[in-house]
Amino acid sequence: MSKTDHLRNVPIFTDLSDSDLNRIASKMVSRDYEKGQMILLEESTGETFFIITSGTVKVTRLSDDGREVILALLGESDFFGEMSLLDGEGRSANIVANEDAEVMTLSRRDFLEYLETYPKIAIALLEELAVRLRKSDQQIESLSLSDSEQRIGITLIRLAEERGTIKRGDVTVQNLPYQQDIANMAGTSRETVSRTLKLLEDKKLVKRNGSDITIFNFNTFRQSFS
Amino acid sequence: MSKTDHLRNVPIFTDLSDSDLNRIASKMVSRDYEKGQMILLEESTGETFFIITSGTVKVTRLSDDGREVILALLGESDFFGEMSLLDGEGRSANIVANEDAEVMTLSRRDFLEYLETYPKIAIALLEELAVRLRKSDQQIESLSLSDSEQRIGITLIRLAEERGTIKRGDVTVQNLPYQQDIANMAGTSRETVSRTLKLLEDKKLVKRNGSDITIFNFNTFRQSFS
DNA sequence: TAAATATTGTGAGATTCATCACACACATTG
DNA sequence: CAATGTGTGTGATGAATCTCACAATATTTA
Repeated sequence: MSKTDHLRNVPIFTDLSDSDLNRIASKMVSRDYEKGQMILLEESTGETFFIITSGTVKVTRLSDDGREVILALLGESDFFGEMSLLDGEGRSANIVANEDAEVMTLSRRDFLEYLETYPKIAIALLEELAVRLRKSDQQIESLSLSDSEQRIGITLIRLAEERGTIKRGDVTVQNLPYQQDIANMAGTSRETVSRTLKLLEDKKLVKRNGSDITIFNFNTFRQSFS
Repeated sequence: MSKTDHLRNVPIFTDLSDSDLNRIASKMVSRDYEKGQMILLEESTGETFFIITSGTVKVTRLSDDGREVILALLGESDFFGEMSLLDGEGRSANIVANEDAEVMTLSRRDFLEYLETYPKIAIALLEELAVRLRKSDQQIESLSLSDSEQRIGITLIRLAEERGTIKRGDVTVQNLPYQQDIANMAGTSRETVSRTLKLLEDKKLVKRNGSDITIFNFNTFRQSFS
């Protein structure tokens, strides 16, 4: 797949013509990261915009004592790094390759130039940030009001919506993240995730199969957890 | 203060010329709300962009059993309503007048038109959303990792940064919100807020005076809570 | 000013969940 | 295959904090 083809799949670039996409693609540089490798470190100043072309990355914040919060898991055609380009603040999160990943990068200068040149990019980016803000607000609500079972259920829903496959109302997520990562997404402990997954299985709401999980009656499931 | 003067203070309009501001101001309509009145209801579709010209409003999400999460307190020159205009989703939060408030409104059509016409508005709005997203991420972290004392401390810091007055390193916030509201901002219970404020006072970190609170040595305080 | 209402303070018990400590399962490697 | 590593399951315990109940202030209203 060419650089241009990758760009076409990125929501903020979809409205552009092929020649515009080509021009932008020519400015982008590819980089590879191995699983576990740090892509962006908290506190460094952001000078680069990234688009994922393959693999997945996780966006995290770390406490001084090493505990981790996972803010998002990003995959192909997702992008990151725009925040500190926009508001000039230092980075507020770490980005780590969750599995081997390939990205395309754009420099701060080029990114900001395109924003000014193509209002459509700016508007599409606004939409994307609005969506993310909405998700953040939901997460704040669930962290504030829900117990651990609810929060884990909601985390499963997020995962299912992002990478699940539907089959007759049931949704299967293959390759569920490790329980520790689910815990860091749900704001709870690894042990509680273990116990809760078992509980959900006992209630016949989900079925596990190795590292896959099937959520039965996804719509009902979603309703009962939000 | 004229409509145009109000607009000048709004971050996303600051780069515009007086004549542009006047043009926009002419399209805006004023509305008044009494304390406690609902301005926007969750689930309704957003058709309006709002700028606060006086008073304060709170942005909340409610659970079915009536518990409330306060996502933000907004005051003069802050704006809201842009989210559902941007991504077309229904509203995800309620907005209530926290005290008598006056706002200026802009229709969806005009708002989107200005976004396209003035790229500077779009870019300034991007900056603002980036700042909000950053705050949300911080709050997710603190809800996930911190105990109630920390979260309440962080909530005081947010309040101090938004409406405090500095005096020799100490910051005073007048008219602290009710403990119930602080609890809803910090994701804890009203009783815990009561006990924790007393604790912070015992530790000589803050001093309360009626509904005012002074945080001693604000920079130190901030560091020890984040 | 008294009464009514709203907000805050505080003790005690109930509850959720994090933590610790291991056992178990499974895969990988020498 | 033994041995080691990595992820998961599970009981026991304790700490944090929610909840309930009511007392004590503060503020508003009649």
